[in-house]
Amino acid sequence: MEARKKDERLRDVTRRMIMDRTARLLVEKGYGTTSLRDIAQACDMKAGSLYYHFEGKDALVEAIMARGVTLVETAVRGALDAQAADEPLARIKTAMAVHLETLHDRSDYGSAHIRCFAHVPPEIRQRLREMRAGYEAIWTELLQEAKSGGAIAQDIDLHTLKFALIGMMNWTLEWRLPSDAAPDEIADRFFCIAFEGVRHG
Amino acid sequence: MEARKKDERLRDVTRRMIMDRTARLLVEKGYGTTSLRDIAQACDMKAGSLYYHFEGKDALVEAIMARGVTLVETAVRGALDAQAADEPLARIKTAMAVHLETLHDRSDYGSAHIRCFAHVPPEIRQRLREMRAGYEAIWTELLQEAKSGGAIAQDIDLHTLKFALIGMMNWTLEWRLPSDAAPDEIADRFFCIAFEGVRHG
DNA sequence: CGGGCTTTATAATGATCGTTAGATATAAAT
DNA sequence: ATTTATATCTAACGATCATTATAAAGCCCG
Repeated sequence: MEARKKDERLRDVTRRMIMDRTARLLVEKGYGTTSLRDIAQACDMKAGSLYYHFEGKDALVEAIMARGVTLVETAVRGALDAQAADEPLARIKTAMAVHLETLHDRSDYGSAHIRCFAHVPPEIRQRLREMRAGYEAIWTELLQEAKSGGAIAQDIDLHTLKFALIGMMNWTLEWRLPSDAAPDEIADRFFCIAFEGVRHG
Repeated sequence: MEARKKDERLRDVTRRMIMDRTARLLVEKGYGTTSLRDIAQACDMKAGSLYYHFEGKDALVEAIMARGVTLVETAVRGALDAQAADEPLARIKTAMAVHLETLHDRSDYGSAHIRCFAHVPPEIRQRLREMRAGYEAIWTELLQEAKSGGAIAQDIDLHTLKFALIGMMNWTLEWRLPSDAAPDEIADRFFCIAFEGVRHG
C-alpha cells in the first residue's frame, strides 16, 4: 500500500503537469484553437496518451477551469479567515490583493478560466457558472458587511459594485505590460479608485 | 453609373449582413469554434460563396473586430465633440455611457472584438492592438484634462484608472442578466463608484 | 431575346480535428 | 523469472476544417 500510494501520487503529478501546460495554452490560444496535439506536444507526449489521464479534451478543459475558480476561492477565503476580526474595508482590500495575485503570479488556471469561459461548450459553462456563483458570494457578503457597517454609502448598488470590482481586476489580464506594477500595488490603486473615489486626494 | 452605384451598395449590404451575423457567432462561440460553415449557414449561403466577399476567415474576422473598435471610437468621439465645452468629469461620464451603449445595444461588433481579441491569430491581434491604442488615447486625454483641471486627485495613476474604467465597462459583457439596468444607468453607477467613491453617500 | 456581369453553388483538395483500439515499453509484485 | 499493472506509443478512424477551381444561376443592358 506504500507503493500504491506512491504510484497514485505519480499519476497525479503527471495529471497536474498536463493541466499546467494546457492551462498555459488555453490562455494563449483559447479553447477552440488549442488542439489535443498541441497539448500533447507541450507535454512531450502523443495525443492518444492523454486519454489515459483524462476522458477527453472537454474533461481536461473543465478540470482546468474548475481549478481556476477553486484556486482563487481557496486563496481568498484563506486570507479572509485569517483576517476575520478586521474591519470590512480592510478585508475587501485583502481580497482584492489575493484575487489579483492568484490570477497573475500563481498559475494559469484562473486566467484560463476567465479567457475561455465564454466559448467553452454550454454544459461545461453551466457547471462553471455555478462555481463562479459560489465565489462571487464571498464578495456579495463582504460588500454587504461593509455596507451595513456604514463603510459603504447606502445608495450604492452592491450588485453593480461587485461586478465593477471583479471586472477591473479580471481585465488586468489584458494589460500584459511588463512594466505594470505588482498585484498588491494594483490592488491598492483599485481600492483607492473604488472606495476613496478619484476626486479625493 | 447610377446602376453601378446601386450594385456596389448591394454588394456592401451583403458584406455587412455577413459581418453582422458572423459577429454574433463570434460573440457566442469564439474565434476557433466558429467555422466558415457555421457562418455560411447563418447567412443562408454555402461556405465557398463567402470567398466572393472576403478573402478568407481571418480577413472576415479582422474586418469585424476592426469595426468593433471603430464603432465605439466613432460614437464616443462624436458624443465628446458635441460636448467639447463641458467640464471634464461630465465628458467622462458621457464617454462611459456611450461606450456601454455601443457595446450592448448597437451591434455585436464591439463584443466580438472584446471576446475574441486574446485568441485571434497574432498578426491580426497586433493590428487590432494599434487600433485599441488609438481609442484608449481618448481616455488618456480625457483623464489628463480632468486631472490637470483638479477634478482628479494628484496621486491617482491615470494608467491604472483608465484600465479600471475600461475593465469594469467591458466586463459587463459577462453579466448577461436580463434584469440588468440600461447602459446609461450602469454608466451612472460606475461613475459614482470610481469618481465619488463608494464611501461617500 | 441574348450576352456580360455579378453572385452563389458544387464538389473536391489536403490538412487537421477528437477519439479509439491495440501494441509496446517500463517497472513492480509474486 | 513470470505475471501484473501502469503508462505511453502507434496507427488509424471518420468527421470536419479552410480553401480552391469550376460550373451554374441570376440579373441588368442592349
